[in-house]
Amino acid sequence: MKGFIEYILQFGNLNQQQIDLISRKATVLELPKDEYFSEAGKIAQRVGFISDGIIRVCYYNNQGEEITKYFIEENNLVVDLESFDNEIPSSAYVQAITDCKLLLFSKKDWNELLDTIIGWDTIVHKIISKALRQKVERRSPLVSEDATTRYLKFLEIYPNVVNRIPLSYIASYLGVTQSSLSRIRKNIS
Amino acid sequence: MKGFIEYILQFGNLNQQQIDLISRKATVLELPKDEYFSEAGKIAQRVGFISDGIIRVCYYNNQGEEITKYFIEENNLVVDLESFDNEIPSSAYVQAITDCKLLLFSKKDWNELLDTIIGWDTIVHKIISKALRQKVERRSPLVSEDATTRYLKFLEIYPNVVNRIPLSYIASYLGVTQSSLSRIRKNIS
DNA sequence: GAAACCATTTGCCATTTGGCAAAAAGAGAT
DNA sequence: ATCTCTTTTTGCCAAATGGCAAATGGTTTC
Repeated sequence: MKGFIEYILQFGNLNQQQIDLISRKATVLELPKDEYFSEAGKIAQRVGFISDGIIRVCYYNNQGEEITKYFIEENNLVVDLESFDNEIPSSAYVQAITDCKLLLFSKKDWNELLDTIIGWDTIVHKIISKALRQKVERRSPLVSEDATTRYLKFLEIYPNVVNRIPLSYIASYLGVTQSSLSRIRKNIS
Repeated sequence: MKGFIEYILQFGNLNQQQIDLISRKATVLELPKDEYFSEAGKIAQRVGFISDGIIRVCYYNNQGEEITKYFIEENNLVVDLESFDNEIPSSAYVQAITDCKLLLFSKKDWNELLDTIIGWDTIVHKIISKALRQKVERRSPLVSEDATTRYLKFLEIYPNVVNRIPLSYIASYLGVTQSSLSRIRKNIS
């Protein structure tokens, strides 16, 4: 909970009463490795804050290949925005790829907080807009680089992820095959 | 101006008085082909709405190659968000790639409207968050596809752009060389 | 129309990456 | 330690893409 409070206070000020109000709505969710936080086809109903573990967002492309769109590390919000906001079925799976500990907010509670706490909506907007910008900034440059450069960029962006998850997830994030990535890794060292 | 009003009313309601207030702050900018709307190294000071023409956002990567990050077509907002919001120098060039007609808002006026018009901030947040989501959704899938598929996706996403701009911009958007793209195009037809 | 200036296509070959299958290396469970 | 299951590395060859330079095609200017 402490990490979450610190996180939100980076984006704006809240008094102790407001913080308590928010805290009281949070529940703890332990999500074991490989389980889903939300699934394609379903309407996202909750917002999470990862206090421990790594989550990925992935989908299946037209060839049936599983593509990892991005990773989300500790101390970040996780929510399938498009689905959550517009109440439409999601097109992606949000999956724990290590054992995870989350703070959880139901959609009802989340909206209640938005209506109740003055300034909370601004904070949420800032958080979400920063997260979206970050996704663009991280994924976009991969398009124009060769596989080795892409892997190096991955290492820069997610320095704490590489040793905790299977190589195949990284390969699908970078758009290379697992064997190519394995060779790339050999060449680098 | 009519297009702009229609555009913003998609995201929320405003009364005539509010619409007038917004309209009065807009000025018209004609941006000839190849000129910049905002530049890398400078702090973005304005928000535009493209009523006619195509703009691209591009930057130079470590190898000095010019990379097109995305295109923005008619009836969309154009603003270098990161720079505009945080008042930091931009890392990208925003360039007209056809002759453009824009509605222009200065930062001062834009902020004044945000403070004055109730509900305008919510509309702006919705617009921006949708635009950011769209950027992620459009660019992200390119990473994991081969060059031909990427070009086909480009055609789907920007059906009205392909014949109005140089091939080299499309190539740099897709992360392929211009000659490869030329060959791909031949193979498709 | 000729000249000059672009953008686009093509040829040739080198390099990168993919596809597939087998081998090797790790990680539990008993 | 052994067996089993999963992940990672390798080998082999085919396919895709890049790099470079020349040729072609299109526009504008005079």
